[in-house]
Amino acid sequence: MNTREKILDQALKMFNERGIEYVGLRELAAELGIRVGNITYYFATKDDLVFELSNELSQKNAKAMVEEKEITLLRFLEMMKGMFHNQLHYRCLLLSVVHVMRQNKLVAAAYKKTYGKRTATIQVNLEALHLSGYLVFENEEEKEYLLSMTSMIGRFWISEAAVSF
Amino acid sequence: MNTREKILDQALKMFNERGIEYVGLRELAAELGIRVGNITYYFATKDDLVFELSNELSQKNAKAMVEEKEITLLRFLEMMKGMFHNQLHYRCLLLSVVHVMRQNKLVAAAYKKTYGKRTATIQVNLEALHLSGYLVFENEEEKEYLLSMTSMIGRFWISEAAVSF
DNA sequence: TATAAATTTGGACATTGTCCAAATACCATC
DNA sequence: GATGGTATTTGGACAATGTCCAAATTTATA
Repeated sequence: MNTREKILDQALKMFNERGIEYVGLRELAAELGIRVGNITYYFATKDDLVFELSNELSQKNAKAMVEEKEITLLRFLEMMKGMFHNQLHYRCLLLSVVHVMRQNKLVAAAYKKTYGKRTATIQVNLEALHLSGYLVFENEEEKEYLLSMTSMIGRFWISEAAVSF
Repeated sequence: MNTREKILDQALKMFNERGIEYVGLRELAAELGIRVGNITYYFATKDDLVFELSNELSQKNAKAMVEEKEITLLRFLEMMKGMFHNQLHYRCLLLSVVHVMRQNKLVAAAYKKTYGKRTATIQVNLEALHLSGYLVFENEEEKEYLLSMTSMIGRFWISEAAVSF
């Protein structure tokens, strides 16, 4: 594992434990036994470091959630489970969604794009589930509702847990 | 309006616009035409300032949401609307719920207490609505579900909007 | 081995929240 | 109106933060 990977690894670990905003670069460097300037050699700014982590999450989620024409409810739930697992692994990002997206323009732009794609994928799968009889909707509204609920819960279940427990 | 009130007023305004973490005390002081030390005279730490704002929100919410034995659906929704209105007015707090609660032990403790009371109040009102026939539940689970959904949406609807739009 | 490139260091910089002694403003009492 | 005590405000110091860069060191290449 090279220095760059070591930094990403340790950063994720510490960010998850104590929150992105509360982990200083000097602390991170100290934990790695290197100097601060060495981190900025690989990541010019802290935002760039966070951006890279958010990219990792996006990639993993893209792998977890794919469009399938012939899908079962079990398969769909397994996909969702895969995404939840990824989110837990990168929970520092989701615990500060709003904060990160307000500060980090890079992440905000990428998130918007990725999120649109992800929602579309979920929608396709929900429709497939509908067609194959796994899901029964009374009307179009109910489908819309399920979709928006799914994405809201998908985004904030970790925050809800962090605040509640 | 005395200095203390002026500080709270301007702080809320700037926090709402740009986020609690991104408004510096020097900036806030400059906007008010006073020095930083003057702010720390009234609020020893920035956390204390945020804590005071969170208290204001709690108080207003307590006024908005009260227990009523004979309640109509309209009245219940008006209460919820009142709470949503307050949350919008103090949106800086809700946009950083997790962040604030992790950093600010005072707010975290107060929130836990207030939140428990609020949930209980909503529960009582939901039960009253149930008894008077306004709400029909198939079983106890459905009621639990409505309650937890209500509180999750109540907490994160602003964040969801901020991230989505 | 000599040279170029990649990596790492150590320290400077402006900015942040916090803190405090001194200066000023305010107000009741004589 | 003058005096003394309290409340408020100032101005500057402090440590910690993210960012930046020239110089030193290591690594790879010819």
